[in-house]
Amino acid sequence: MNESLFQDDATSADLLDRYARVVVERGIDTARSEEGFTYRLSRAVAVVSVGERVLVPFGRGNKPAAGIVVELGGPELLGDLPKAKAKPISRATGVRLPEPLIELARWMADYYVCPLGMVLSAMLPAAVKRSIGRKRVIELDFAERPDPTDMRLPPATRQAWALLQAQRAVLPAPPAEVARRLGLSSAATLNRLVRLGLLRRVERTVYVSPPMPWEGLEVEGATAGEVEPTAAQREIIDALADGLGAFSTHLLYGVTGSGKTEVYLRVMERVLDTDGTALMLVPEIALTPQTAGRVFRRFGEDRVAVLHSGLTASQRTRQWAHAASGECRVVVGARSAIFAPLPRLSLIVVDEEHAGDYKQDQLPRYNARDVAIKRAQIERCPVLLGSATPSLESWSNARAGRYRLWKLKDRLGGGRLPRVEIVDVLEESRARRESQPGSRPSTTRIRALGPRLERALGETLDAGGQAILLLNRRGFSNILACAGPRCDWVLGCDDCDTTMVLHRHRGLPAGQVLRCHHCLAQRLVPKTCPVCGSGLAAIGMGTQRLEVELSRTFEQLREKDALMRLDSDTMGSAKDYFIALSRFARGDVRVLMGTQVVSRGLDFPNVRLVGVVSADTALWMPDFRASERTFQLVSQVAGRAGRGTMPGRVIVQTLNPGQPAIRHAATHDYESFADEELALRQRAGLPPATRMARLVVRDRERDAALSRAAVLAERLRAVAGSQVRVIGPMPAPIERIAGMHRIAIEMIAPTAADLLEPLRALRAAGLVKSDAQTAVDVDPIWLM
DNA sequence: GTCAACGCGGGT
DNA sequence: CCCGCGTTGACA
Repeated sequence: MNESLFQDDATSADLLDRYARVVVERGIDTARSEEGFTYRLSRAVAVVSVGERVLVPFGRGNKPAAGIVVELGGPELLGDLPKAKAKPISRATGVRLPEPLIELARWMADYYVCPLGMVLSAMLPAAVKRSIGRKRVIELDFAERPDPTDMRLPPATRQAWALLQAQRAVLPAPPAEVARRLGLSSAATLNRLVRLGLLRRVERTVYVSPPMPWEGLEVEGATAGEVEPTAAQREIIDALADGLGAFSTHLLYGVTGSGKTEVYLRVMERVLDTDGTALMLVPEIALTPQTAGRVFRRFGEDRVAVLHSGLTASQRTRQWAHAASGECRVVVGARSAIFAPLPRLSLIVVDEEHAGDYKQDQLPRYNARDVAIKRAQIERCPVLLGSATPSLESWSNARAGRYRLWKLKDRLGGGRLPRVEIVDVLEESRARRESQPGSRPSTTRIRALGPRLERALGETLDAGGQAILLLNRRGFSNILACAGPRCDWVLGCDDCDTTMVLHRHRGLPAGQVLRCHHCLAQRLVPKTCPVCGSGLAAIGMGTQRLEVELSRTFEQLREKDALMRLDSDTMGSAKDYFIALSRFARGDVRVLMGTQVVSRGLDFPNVRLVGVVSADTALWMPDFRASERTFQLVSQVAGRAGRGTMPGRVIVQTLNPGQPAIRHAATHDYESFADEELALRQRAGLPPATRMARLVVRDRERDAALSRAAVLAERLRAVAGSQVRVIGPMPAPIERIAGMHRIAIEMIAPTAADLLEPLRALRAAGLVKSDAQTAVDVDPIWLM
């Protein structure tokens, strides 16, 4: 084929008179650019479909920019643009988003007040965009109509041809490999066969990537084997299966260990009996080898793709391509897997639907759980949300009849939910002081474990059991303060309105360092107070300090690996996490301690004790969801105990034993908690009784941020109806992060439509834009 | 997002 | 009168 014949030029391009609307992957958000720009197709780039990722000349200098084709058509796409001004598409990239995702992107751009180009860009993994791990290879195959009869072949070529006829399965393959497998010294004779028209060269895309992170790790849990569903499970499975082919939303509220995953897998099996595909979302950290392994065993590795942050770029490209291929029937993945390019999507499962991980905290600020519901609506399929502690949003939707509610109230196999003991930390220390009148409080070292938890841990270890300890605070100590008698100096971050956290680090030189958890700044630890010169005291208990205390207190834990700390400081990669879990599963690790990650979906039968070192860490937060988060955290971690045949014990240390969140979590009474909390939100006019959007104006200068926020709030009030409350501007709870002042405006309205209307109006007028200076967060989950 | 054109203030 | 820099708006 002579390429120059098909080079793009004005005449050949005009012949086509076909055009494409292309949305470039940029933060362009003006009224005119909303639906992209019109480019013309040329003979060189004639076969494009909607969803295709293309390169187009863009801006001054016609620099190549990537974009997605969102519409195809004739000259009507030009609008009032003269034909000559429509530039040609440079080339297709070979990556395509399925059409339903284009519709989804349009909805997201509108709902989350975000440029369409940004949404489309977020739908494609960076690795896919950069084609990492994707290779084009030339292979040999039999020609369409090989006809050797009237040809006189040289003896060597004839022999090669005969060998190929005898081993037809060798093709298609790269020339060098064919030569090797036929025992030929070189590919020269094969090339001759190509020239004679007996073989042809075909180009194929292949994906090369290293082994997946869980390969070679054996992790078996209590529910690894295949089991017959119970009657309760069966009812849900059948109802979901009957509803395939139409949109519906289901909430599965099932206590920890009640067999929610088995329900998901069974419904997915039913999907695979049709020719459909299924998507299962799990929070990032819950995507363990256990979870993945269970899906692989059920459906076979060839039919499953896994997408999460622990993959290398090339693995991700490969998994994404597999998802798009049609061979793959099931995708399991974290938040962004909601954009998996599965064809014929027939079911979406969102496990642990309450998890905050589903909310993206960068543009576009979407919640994958809510996007899942929208995608299901577009794809006309059921969506199943599951949790032992549903978000109040989903619970109230189910209560109102908008979702179908299913309950699994019992643990599988007659297992009992563990007994939860609440320990009042103040009461306990008072009692101890009274029993030891000689000890002075000032010399008492800060202790993480009270007598009851410490004794229980000792007993568990002596009895050969395993334990999980939760402390939701990283580092050694979160406050470094002056120990002087009349000084209240506390070490804060220079660029943020927070304290810096003391960390111990190994490596060289080993020692301590201060870190800001918001801007990631680091600094050396001062020896004395810069104000009064007194010594300094580390106040507060973090996971590192707990680790030290545990190995001091328990001799058994001083053995290598007996104590494992799991938090984002010890988990460099997904593989580290998987290794940690597999050691815990094998029993080498006796005590697993750490932050939230230890509360998630872990299923190990020998865990007989769960300890919550402090249930109060989330309660202090200036956030109306503080109570809900506390309930979820305590319930979820409590659910890790007693999953085998041995009964489990849970000890929760708290300063607020009367808190409803803690009380109800201790009695495993989600429904009472949810209904009480819902009533409170109703009275306060807070979500989910209402809907919220939050705008945060950022600027290096405090005054600039304040005045821009004031203007924005005023404009919002001017266009918003009376049913919309506009609150603020007010400084964000952490006003300064990384040197940027942050001024917030909150909007509260009865419905999402009420909320979006004023935002749409200002956006169309170019007065609101979600960018680096202003964050628009619809349905925020964090108010920091 | 990126780039160039534009407009303004201060220096030449 | 020119230069530099911050602002503005187009981008097919």
